[in-house]
Amino acid sequence: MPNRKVVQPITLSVIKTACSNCNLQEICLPLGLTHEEVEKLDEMVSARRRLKRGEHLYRAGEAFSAIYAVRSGFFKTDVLLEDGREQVTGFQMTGELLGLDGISTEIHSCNSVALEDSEVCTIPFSHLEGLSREIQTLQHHFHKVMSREIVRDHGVMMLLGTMRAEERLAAFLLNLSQRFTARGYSPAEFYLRMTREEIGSYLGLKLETVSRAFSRFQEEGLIAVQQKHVRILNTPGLKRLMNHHTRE
Amino acid sequence: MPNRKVVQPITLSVIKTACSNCNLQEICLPLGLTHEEVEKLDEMVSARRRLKRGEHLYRAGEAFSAIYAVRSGFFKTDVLLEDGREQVTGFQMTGELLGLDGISTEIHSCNSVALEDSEVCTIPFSHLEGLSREIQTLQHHFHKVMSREIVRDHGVMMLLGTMRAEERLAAFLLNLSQRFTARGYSPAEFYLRMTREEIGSYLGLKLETVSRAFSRFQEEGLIAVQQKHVRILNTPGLKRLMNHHTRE
DNA sequence: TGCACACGTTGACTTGGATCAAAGGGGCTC
DNA sequence: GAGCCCCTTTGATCCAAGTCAACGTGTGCA
Repeated sequence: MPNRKVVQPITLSVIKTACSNCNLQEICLPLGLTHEEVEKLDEMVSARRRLKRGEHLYRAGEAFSAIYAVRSGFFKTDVLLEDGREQVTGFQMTGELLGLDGISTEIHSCNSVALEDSEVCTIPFSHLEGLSREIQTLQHHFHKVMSREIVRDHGVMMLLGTMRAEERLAAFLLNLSQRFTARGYSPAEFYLRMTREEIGSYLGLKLETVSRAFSRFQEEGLIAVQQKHVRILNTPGLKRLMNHHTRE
Repeated sequence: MPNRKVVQPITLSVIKTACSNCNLQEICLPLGLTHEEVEKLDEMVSARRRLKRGEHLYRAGEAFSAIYAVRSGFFKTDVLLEDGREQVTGFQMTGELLGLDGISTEIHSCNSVALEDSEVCTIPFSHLEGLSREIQTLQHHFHKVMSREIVRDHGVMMLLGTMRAEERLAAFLLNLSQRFTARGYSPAEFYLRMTREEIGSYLGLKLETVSRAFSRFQEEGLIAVQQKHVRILNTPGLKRLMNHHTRE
């Protein structure tokens, strides 16, 4: 599946989104709100937007005005250096928020790209702040989401700063597994939506190194991989690999 | 100066802090607030706390209840892996906030250590959320601060994921310089408050590599270093080193 | 249906930074 | 103000991951 060129202009669906009918309430912004409060959220979440695989949700440098909740699909965010080097800063799945990077300067500081055909809910940020001033639970939950992002980033820094290639990949697979589980999917079997190069960029490795690590895991019976299809065969083994520094 | 053992119990000063008298208003939480609003902040910022060099402000695993603004001094935050590996996740100076990591789970996820004798203002988080619901400017500024932390973390991920040792050190020195400048200090001359090992941990390098990179910069006339004293002699040179990948 | 072409795997070789080791310098502490 | 300990520097060697290259493979479009 090659990256398609954008086939049609960005389609801003006018279909009203309704958090109150959404099956992602338990992992998305409405978490912990009463029924009445969720209905207030409904008014705020202005529209859904569909994106084709390869399409940008936003780009670094664009004005920030809203955050987005992934309704379906899969995204990556990345930052670019002038000389062309790319760092993938995260992969986002259903129920996760995108665009938090734009709040600080009101200009997006990274790119957000759909890795498969996807749909997001647009949440105008000024509305979110307004409603947060009314609904304490929403305010607190939003703060938790931002803080969770900071904690996640620290985890990635730990990974990039101290772990060896195979530890990094093990951590990555376990993290995906755990997030799929939270969404009701199999913890042990899933399709990767990103290329080896994107995984490598996220993990601070070259694609060849990622590929070799996959092969090694397979040889050792930890996983079964075929292209983008991954089956985890030995979760404890992967965990052990992640935490026990072989040297010293 | 060896790390002193804690000589005396934690001293919770009862001296009332007053944002309205503080010369850090322009870079700290009160940014953009009216005089009346800053006085409301005064009531909230409950107390200052003094820390000796080497003392922990909080530790991973402890209950979270407040965030802290650095009033004077210098801090590092770090995360530890079970096997003892450490990653320094940041260095905080005057006017910067500490403790944002604790919001998500209400348990701190990292350690915060004073790298010199320091003083912080304690801001009970529930009070901050309360006042944020009243004062829109404060709410928005707080969101910006959290978002800025996320953007900063992405920058570190880029550094750890794609840069070579000397690029990392150059980026680090330029970042310090810029932050000292924002605080009215010399952009070109400063004392490092952290060891080579701590710099290395932050940059994903070993202390020997950091030391060698310092020596190399000195040979090339980019900086003058003696122990913890650094003078930047050629800022554009450092910037060039940071952005222009030598290979390909 | 078949043919590109992007993606993935594997092998051979190189290299930047880690590791190991040893010696010098500064500033607390006694 | 002497001594010690930690921090830093520098050198020699090693190795994990990067680089370069060539060959499979699957899938989306003509």
